[in-house]
Amino acid sequence: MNKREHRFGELLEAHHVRKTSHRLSVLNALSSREGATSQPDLEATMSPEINRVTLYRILKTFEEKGIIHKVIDLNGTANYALCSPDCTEHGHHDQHVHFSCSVCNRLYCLDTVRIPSFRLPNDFEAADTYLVVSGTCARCSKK
Amino acid sequence: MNKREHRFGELLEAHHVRKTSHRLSVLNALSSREGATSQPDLEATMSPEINRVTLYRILKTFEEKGIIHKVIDLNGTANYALCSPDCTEHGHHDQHVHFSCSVCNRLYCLDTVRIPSFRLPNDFEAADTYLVVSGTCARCSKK
DNA sequence: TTAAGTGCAAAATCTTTGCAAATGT
DNA sequence: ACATTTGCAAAGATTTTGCACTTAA
Repeated sequence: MNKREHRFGELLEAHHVRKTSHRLSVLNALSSREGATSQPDLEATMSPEINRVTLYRILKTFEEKGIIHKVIDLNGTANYALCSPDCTEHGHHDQHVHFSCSVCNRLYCLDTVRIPSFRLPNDFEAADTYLVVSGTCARCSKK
Repeated sequence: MNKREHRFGELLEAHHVRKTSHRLSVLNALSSREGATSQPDLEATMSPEINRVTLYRILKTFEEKGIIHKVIDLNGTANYALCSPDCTEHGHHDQHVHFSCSVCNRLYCLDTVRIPSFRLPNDFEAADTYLVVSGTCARCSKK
């Protein structure tokens, strides 16, 4: 077991989730991508080793336990990314800008770009803010 | 034909879309709601007068012609709202904040709240920005 | 008259559920 | 040993497609 796998093993233990080979594969796949990975993408990558239904369940469990978070992109497709260490099962901290490239379809988590603050009308109480920018990413704009 | 219907008739003509009674009903339904209306909501409202499939097609046409715009909420559900006059088939101008109430599920278009500007990393080119705030809306926070 | 819109049936997807077998602790 | 996880089949839900009939212009 290499270092990365070991790290993921500990991650699962820390969240009280059983350490199975499928779950480790999913964590590996997610961590090897830049930004978030779409459900269809992930499905294609893991297939046929991991059953489609099992993947749904793994992602659901991970999300509930605060191991990954889900970002819905502008097409309504679910994308997943590993959480930062301060996510818990009680709440995700995902207050950064997402960038959805319309050329390559990558979804980036721009951790360095914070969502600027703004005022809501009276009596509107914000719990979470999601900001998605669509356009052309650095990789694609250089081609 | 009352004033509102007349207005919608002209709206359809202006976008080179045929004026049918179903299309007028959909426009009426959309305009009678505050903010955007979800596809399932709309389906329930129009049923059984308008067939489910027809509704899909009407919404698709309206979106393509720049009559309505689609906002995907945090659950990945499509919501629709009438466009402001400066939307065309070449691009929607929807640069305001959306608010998704987790209590009543209403999706508000907060036209008065502009999306603040922020800088993207080098070589990322923004085309559109979508900002959705979830939380409790004014109506629900007062109860 | 004729091109576009509509309803119905059916296909194609996407997501969830039930249950028996396999696996982790 | 025992609770959890997994695969498979099947149910549900959502969205798209094909085709005959109807309607707007």
